[in-house]
Amino acid sequence: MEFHGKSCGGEEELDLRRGPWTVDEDLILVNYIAVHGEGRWNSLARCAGLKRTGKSCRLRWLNYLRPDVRRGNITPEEQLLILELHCRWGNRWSKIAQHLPGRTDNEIKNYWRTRVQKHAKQLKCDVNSKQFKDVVRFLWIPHLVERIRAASGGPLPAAYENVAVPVTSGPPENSSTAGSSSLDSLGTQFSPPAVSDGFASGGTRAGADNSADVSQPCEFLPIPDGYADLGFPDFDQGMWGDNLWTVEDVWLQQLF
DNA sequence: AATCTCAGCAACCGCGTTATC
DNA sequence: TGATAACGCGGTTGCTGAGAT
Repeated sequence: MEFHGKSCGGEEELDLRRGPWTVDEDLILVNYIAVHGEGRWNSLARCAGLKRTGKSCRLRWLNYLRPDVRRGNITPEEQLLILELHCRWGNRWSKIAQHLPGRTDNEIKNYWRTRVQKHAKQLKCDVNSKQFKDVVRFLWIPHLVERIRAASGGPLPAAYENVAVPVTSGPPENSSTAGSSSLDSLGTQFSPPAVSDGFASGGTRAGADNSADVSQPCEFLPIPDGYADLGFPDFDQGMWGDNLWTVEDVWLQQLF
């Protein structure tokens, strides 16, 4: 690729590049930031000789080139946090990402859209529906906690206990408190910084914030009897069989 | 082997907020 | 105090590779 090597502050570059970044561009951006630091992205793009918008440079740096960025392999712990925090805050990806060190809002957003929404689709319910949230809380999250316990090979960390209970026994708590009990303890357990202050601070994007569903704890139904006896779909591998079961099945089983 | 389909992901876009002049 | 540039966020698009047909 060719660069025009314009001096910093020179005339406008009209033929901006778009699309995937090349190795050369990455190197230029990384080297420039190593020397001059980040920020002032528009002038940075010009001064570095990149035929990109400042926006594009910022995005590339934050989502890909930053040295502390982690990509791929969302761990069960991270999945758990994402589920919990999304339950609290909704699509506040940046806020959620703050509690997953090294993860970007873009990656979490992609994870949600590709993995989580896929499960909702397979269950024939909306990802924001109460039904799906119940499935997440009473099946998915306990399942993740069990996986974490199995992987650690030891007893379940105290922070998870309330979450894991529903899998093997009946409802441990009133639904009115269910939404926050495990959340706070989880947040302080493995995710620096702690999320326990999330509600109060509740950063907003004024006007765009659907505060009705992000500023309050989730409300969950009591765990249905017999829920724990249901087989687990494989959330992680996305192998919920097409005919395995549906949310309707869950509630019908509860009724009859 | 060729084609099709779809999941995953990187990047872009629009818009609201914040900072600076 | 208003204008505007810069920043940051969330939604969306489009490319790519893997699996299915």
